[in-house]
Amino acid sequence: MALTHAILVSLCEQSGSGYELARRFDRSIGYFWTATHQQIYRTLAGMESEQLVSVTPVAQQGRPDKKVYKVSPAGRAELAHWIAEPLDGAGMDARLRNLAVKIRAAGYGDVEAVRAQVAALRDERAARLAVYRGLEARQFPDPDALTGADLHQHLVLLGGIRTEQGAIAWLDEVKEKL
Amino acid sequence: MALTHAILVSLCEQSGSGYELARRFDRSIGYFWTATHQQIYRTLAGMESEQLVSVTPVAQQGRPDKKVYKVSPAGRAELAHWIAEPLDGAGMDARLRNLAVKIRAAGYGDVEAVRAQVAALRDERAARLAVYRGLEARQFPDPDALTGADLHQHLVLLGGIRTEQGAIAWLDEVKEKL
DNA sequence: GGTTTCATGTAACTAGTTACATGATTTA
DNA sequence: TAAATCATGTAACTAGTTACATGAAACC
Repeated sequence: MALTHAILVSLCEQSGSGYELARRFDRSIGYFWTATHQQIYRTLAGMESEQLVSVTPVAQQGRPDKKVYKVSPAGRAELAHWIAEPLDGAGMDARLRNLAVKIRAAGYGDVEAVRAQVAALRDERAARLAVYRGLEARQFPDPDALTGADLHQHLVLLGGIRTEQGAIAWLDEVKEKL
Repeated sequence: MALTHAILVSLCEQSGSGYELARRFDRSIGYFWTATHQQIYRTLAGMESEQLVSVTPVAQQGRPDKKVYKVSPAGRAELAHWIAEPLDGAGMDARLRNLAVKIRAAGYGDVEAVRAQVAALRDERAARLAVYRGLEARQFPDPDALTGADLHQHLVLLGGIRTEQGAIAWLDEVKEKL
């Protein structure tokens, strides 16, 4: 699960409580992700039992106690290992979002492996775009003359095309700069 | 759940079996979605018990029997009702994908209501893009001079920006043509 | 003789959402 | 005085994934 790894990256940069992590998510990986605090608490509990993180309870004045999580050596090793592995995730967005986490985490693992995964996903997306382009040419040879259900279907296909174009443009940028 | 409604649209256009639906998904809503056959079978079973669809077993020569599903009047009513409702879905992609289903389904409900939802989501995405642009300006005033963790963070933010730009471009196109 | 296609399903699991609960403090 | 912020959690649910099972036919 990439949520585990997203949390690991965030905690590598700065140890913190589940609550803080939830807030940080809104302004970093949150561009691709949203995790509710329940999901984060649950995942943290699992990570603790797998000893990827260690916990220190911190008492506060006038505030509830907080549990500050810190990445363990095993957690760092797990992160580095995951970064080098081929991209996981079933759906298209799952893979893109996992890659985003890996890019964010690149400093904690093998950057070259991340670059390879960027290139691979770029090609996957390009292949998909080619398929969509082919479908468009065959099914909608005159896109400006469409009405009714054909128009609606074409608009959805266009959305697929735009999505692929966007993903490819970004992945090309990453390839160049990473 | 929008899978129910995606299935309703598909069955409105053409009655068919769960297997056929799974294949059709790969080449229509599939630009935004992937549903495994198990998910489809399970959802169909639920829809049958809610009487949104009716089933006719069809014997075949040399092939296993199939169950052909057909949308009931209640199913059509449910679809029309859902189309007019405000967009549901927690995450950003959930809402975009649900809107794609509604665009595809526009002919079975209130097109004007869909247009309004397109405009609303467009504005939501534009607002998000503005936030990202703001973050970029504040945190990365000189994007070409970045290295290490800053570079990685910026690349992820760029991905968020590209995603929003893509979504906005598509929604503008839909606004214009729908 | 092995893979793909057609067709449905059970079972077990992981991921993600929604609702509810607690309780003090700060801000409007 | 009502809402928001800080901080954690239980419980129940919905959505989505992965693995396994069956069995005939068509294709290579």
